[in-house]
Amino acid sequence: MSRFPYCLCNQISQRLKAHGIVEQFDAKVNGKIEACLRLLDPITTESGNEDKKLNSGKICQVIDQLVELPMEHQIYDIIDAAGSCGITLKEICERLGIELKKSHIRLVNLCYRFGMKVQEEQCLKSKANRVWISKNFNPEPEVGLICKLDENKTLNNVPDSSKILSEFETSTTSGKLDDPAKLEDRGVGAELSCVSPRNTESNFVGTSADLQDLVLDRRSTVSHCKSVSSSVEADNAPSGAFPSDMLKPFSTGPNQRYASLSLSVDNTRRANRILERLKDERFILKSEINRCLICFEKDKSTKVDRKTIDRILTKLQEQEKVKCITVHSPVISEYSRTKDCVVVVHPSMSLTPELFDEIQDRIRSFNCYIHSKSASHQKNDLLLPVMEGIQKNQSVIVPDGQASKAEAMRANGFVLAKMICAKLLHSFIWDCLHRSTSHIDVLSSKKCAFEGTDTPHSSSKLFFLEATIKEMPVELFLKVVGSTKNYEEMIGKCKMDLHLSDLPPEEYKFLMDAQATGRLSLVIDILRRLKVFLFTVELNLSLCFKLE
DNA sequence: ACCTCCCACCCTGCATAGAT
DNA sequence: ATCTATGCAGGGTGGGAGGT
Repeated sequence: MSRFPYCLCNQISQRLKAHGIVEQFDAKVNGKIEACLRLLDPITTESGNEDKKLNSGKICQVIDQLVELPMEHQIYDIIDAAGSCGITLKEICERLGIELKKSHIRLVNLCYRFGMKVQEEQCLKSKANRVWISKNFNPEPEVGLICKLDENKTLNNVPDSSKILSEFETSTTSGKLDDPAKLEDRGVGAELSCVSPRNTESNFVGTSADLQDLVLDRRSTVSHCKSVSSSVEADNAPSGAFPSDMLKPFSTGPNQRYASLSLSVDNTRRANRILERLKDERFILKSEINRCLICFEKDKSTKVDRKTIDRILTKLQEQEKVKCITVHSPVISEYSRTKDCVVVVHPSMSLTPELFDEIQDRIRSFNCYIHSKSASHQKNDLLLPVMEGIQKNQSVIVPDGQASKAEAMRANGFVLAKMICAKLLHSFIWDCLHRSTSHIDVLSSKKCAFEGTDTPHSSSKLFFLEATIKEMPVELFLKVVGSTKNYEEMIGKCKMDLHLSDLPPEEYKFLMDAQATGRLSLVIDILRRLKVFLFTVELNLSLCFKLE
């Protein structure tokens, strides 16, 4: 038998005292002073003028007070008193002084026997089940939208309490709520046996078709996982020409029991926002999602974590509502390196080179926006005019304190005009790939995947950028990238018709320092934006470009 | 009681832009 | 060249909840 809760005992005694049925007094019990209760005679406390009827009513009232209300009635009263706000199971347990863990089965059984509405909600770091009695329930529209379940599993529409119980039978695992045999007799046990316990959060009827089955049952989750991974390989995997990898679906790990867990209400709402945005835009950067959700939830005391977003995206991928791809982007300051960016696209979106180009432009402008924004915070400048569509380019030559260096570079032949540099570099690479010398064949490693097809890229050639740059003549390097090294020495190398690959490693490192790498990256980025290059990753994920 | 998972928070390292 | 501010990503941590 369970321990009678002290809190509940206190409540009852207070009630009895308030009604003048008992009084509290101190008595010596086993040598210790203890608070005791003394029963007052209800009849003798009343005036002798009262008629029998009144006395009879009072007696009934007293009996009502003396007879302890069933716990379930008290719970019902508490939920009823909570009105339209509802109350969490945790709060109920706190009020009654009972343990949530031990009473959970009893509570959920009760809620569904009385046809109450239960909704899971995120409370700080933990989840909580909030309950309403049906007449007080007024669902939040958005939540209603995103939590629709199969009609057959929608508790609101199922007056048959046996069915309701049968759903909870699965959630409580112990099967103590009702006789399982009865469920089998009614033929609902098999149907509902696959219902995830977390499905109980979603007993609302909504209208959104998009997220109808966001909450999955165990079987469907597993099957979706399989189908996602296979479709990724077969249908959605980008051809070698695309610089992307599909994000692998979330691994459920060794413990499958959590595989079926659905998203919480908060996360479902976040998923809804992502899907809404994806409707309007062809793709979204993961970083954008992060900022967007934080912006939406700025009223909340907590900020959505990136890993939470990862989980949401994984879930959406499992349900084939989105497709996550990793796009490798050239690092603006270092042409031979890439930075990965996860991009969310609609599953129906075909991954064309144009789309990747668009994504890379977005990544670039997003990074520009982020950093210019952070930089603007440092400045105290207030209202500056905004030039829409105009982006400030990196300055290659720092005028202050480096005039002499800039002069040295110009003396070595450095061309200030970026477009001229871009044209020079493009011409060089074009010549490289179309010459038939043996060392060039190594650069033009193989014909690109599009060759021979009827796509507009049929003349594309794949090449290793870093290797191609190393074949650059020193003279061209001095024009396009520039160097502050001694003019006479550089002229000597030019006259010898040396290439960068001919230089000793130390000298190459000196020429291709951080600044030079940045300047070269800038020129390469211009060519990429002009669609002259198509950035790609191929051949053991080496950094490659396609020359159009 | 223990384990696992979810979640938010924190720390660290890196990249970038602007100021000095 | 160095410093500062900002943002992002990866990894670690601890609290809470649910399952065994």
